[in-house]
Amino acid sequence: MPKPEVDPTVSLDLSVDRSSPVPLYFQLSQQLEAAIEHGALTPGSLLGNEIELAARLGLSRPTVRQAIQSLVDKGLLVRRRGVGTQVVHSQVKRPLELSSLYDDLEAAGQRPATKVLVNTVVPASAEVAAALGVAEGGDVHRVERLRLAHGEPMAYLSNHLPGGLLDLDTAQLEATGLYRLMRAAGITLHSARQSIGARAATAAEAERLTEDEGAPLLTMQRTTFDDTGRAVEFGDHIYRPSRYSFEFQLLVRP
Amino acid sequence: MPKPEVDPTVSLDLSVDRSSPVPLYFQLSQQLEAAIEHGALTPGSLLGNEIELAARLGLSRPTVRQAIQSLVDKGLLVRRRGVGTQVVHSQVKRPLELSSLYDDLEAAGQRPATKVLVNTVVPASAEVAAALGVAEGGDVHRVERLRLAHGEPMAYLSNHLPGGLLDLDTAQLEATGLYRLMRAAGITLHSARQSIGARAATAAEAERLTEDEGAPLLTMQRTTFDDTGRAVEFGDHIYRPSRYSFEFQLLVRP
DNA sequence: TCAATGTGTATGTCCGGACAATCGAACTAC
DNA sequence: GTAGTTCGATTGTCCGGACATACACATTGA
Repeated sequence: MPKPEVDPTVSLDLSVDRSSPVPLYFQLSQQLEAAIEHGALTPGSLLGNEIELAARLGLSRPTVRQAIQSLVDKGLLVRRRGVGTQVVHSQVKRPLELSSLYDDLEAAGQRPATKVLVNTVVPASAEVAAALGVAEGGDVHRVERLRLAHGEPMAYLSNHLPGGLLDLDTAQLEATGLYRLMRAAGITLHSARQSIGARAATAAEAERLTEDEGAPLLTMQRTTFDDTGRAVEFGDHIYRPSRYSFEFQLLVRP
Repeated sequence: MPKPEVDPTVSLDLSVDRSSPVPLYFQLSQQLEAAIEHGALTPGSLLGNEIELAARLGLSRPTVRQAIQSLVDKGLLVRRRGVGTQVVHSQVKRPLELSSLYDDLEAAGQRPATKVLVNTVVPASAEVAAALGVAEGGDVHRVERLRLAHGEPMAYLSNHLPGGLLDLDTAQLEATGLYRLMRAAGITLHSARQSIGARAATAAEAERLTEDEGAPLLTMQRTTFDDTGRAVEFGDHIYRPSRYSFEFQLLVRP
């Protein structure tokens, strides 16, 4: 065994502001996360025991535990009884999130643009009604958009939303993403059920995406739910696989 | 507003066994989850306030909160201040999990089979070394498998594992899935970073999967980490999209 | 009629303490 | 030397309480 596995306990300067409206455990977890991201806490290093940490910060142990637990849930820390809490060895990227294509592209400096092709209200088809949990034939919004990056077509986005949920302005849809509009309308996104597959492009799809007929396409169907569990969006999207792939992280729930 | 939104409070019989080694909060969360799954707690119904629930069970409020919180994390319950805790409206399927193709197929009654094509130890290529966090040129296991369902090829699975982590027996690999073997060896899987894309089949890939050259394929690359954050597996898989698609649920972290 | 205000209720946050379970290492006995 | 034991350290679980905060609803006022 050539590896001694030292993993020394690291001490760093933490502090909380009791006059802030931000919860104490959240302040602490943010500082710890920043320290990990920043490299002050290196992978494998021990965090020091909770009791001493609580005493050093003038906090109670439950508060410190709550902060640590949130980072464990994110996959940044590992706790082991009798050992301590240590930073995971791997360079974890972003944890899984309900990704917004627009925001993803913007964050990557891809200068996204959107061309709204359809923006109307239609009666719900059987498939859409089932996905959204509304009556078949009832009014639903239908939006079809072409998403471009650097002026090149990247994805064709077809979405259906329950009627009366949201005012969908074409100009706004071209200026930002659908999720951002929904959030701005007071809808709290909560979870989504996704299905990702692949198939060959039809002639119509190929033309829209400037691909050849039969070219491989990446497909994604998604139903998004708000915090009350109601379906708020059903999307059927196709992507050019040369321009886009899905990247995400999964956590195991033991 | 035609919807009255009644959502009556539901009361059901819960009980905990204090002599059991199973934690009290876990007993409670399991019973609540079972009640939701079973239909005793219908979507939208209120759970009754925590204080009264704790008193009814002879538990403290923190314990009850811990049980409820775990179900909120799973996306089964929603809490709102001043309102209460209610069951989400949607019919949530399984929450996201580190899916095992073998187990998925078996659960779906697809009678999976595996044909091991390669099972050796090789020096790590640059790509594999980077993904697994080992030295380039160091020993790594290399496994290539063809996964069949109903006798039809479904996926071609190429995996690399750090050397010395596990004994990989070909017979065992053909009898079960890789993840199950790793778990049986005492490895606790924790998280995985995935990338899903699509591309056209090469001639060699097409032959292995009985597809045509140029046919669309679904691709997945995955690095899996154990509970200490060490990479324990790197996979590069291709699937026949007519036979398989990825289904999973994402939760939003606010 | 409609808006502003109050009030009750439920969850959110935080505290201090107690004991149990588990891990690792030092120690002991053979 | 090796196997088993003990022991300290650390997290896991649970308790009872206190105050803060946000939401829904009723009341009040213009």
